Amino acid sequence: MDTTKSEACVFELAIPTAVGDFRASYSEAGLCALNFPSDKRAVKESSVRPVPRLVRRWHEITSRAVTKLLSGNSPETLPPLDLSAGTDFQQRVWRALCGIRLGQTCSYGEIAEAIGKPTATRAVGAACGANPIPLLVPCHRVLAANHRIGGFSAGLKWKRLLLAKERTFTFA
DNA sequence: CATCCAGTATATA
DNA sequence: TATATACTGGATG
Repeated sequence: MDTTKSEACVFELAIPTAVGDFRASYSEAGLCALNFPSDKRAVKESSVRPVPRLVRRWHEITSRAVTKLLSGNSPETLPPLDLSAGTDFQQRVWRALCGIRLGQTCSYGEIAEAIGKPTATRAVGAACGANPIPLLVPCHRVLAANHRIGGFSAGLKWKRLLLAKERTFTFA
């Protein structure tokens, strides 16, 4: 990737929700990461630096979007997404993911076809796993071809929870 | 159901 | 360059 080690994510802010505090990271280009509550370390507010007004505005939009999604509604607006950390292939996958509307799902194979590489199904799975912004980039709406739930980096419980919220299908 | 293999992108050595 | 891994998918036993 980038050998020069970019200083992408400069601001980290919490998004309090009924299911815990999400952690959003912003670069100067927009939202560059979104983590689930139980994910690793606790939210560390980088309040050492003053948070620019623009970032706070993005955060407000992000918070609203997350809240909406958690209540089963599609957010009208999203903050600018900074996906520059990904490779071309990954960004293509993520962009395809953004096209999945709330309530519908597709398989990894279908995503692979959508980006013109029908046989790269496994690579698509890897790209989904590398998705820095779950929820907003709906990687949880991608199921395995055999109609099973597949996997999820941040924990299958989240995938199930999100799908349940979106009433995609009831999963025992 | 359990394994195995094909095929692709990425990380690490 | 070589090897292991990943949120797969299809075939086989």
